[in-house]
Amino acid sequence: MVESPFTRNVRAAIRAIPRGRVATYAQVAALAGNHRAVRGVVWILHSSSEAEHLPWHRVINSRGTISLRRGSGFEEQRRRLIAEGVVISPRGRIDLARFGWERQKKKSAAFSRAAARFLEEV
DNA sequence: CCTATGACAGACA
DNA sequence: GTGTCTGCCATAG
Repeated sequence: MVESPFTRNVRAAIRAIPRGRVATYAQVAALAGNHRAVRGVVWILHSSSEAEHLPWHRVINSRGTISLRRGSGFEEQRRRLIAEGVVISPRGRIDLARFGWERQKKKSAAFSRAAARFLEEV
């Protein structure tokens, strides 16, 4: 199968998430060039995170929680994140303000520049 | 072309 | 906080 630019960008974006930080699906989609392709990101993670050796555990949902279900990767993702120093509350929440990649609640000029730079490299 | 799937996001009651 | 609904998209068959 031919890798679409989007797929490549998504994988690159995921690989670019710093250790000890997390990114949301939406954030990855945005970096990949299409902020609305969240479902596409989901599909890619679901289908090839393993084969591509992606740091998939650094991708969580916008609520700051792990989307995987218990028994289906949840434990492993939590374990990996904790191993990287990410703090997860007893209720399973991760403070995006502290561990989110480019911690920001809105768009920042810095983030936009980073995204642009990123897309050029890919 | 059409339908189903998938680890979502955001708005709203 | 919860539950529901809609929007959106890449990919596979």
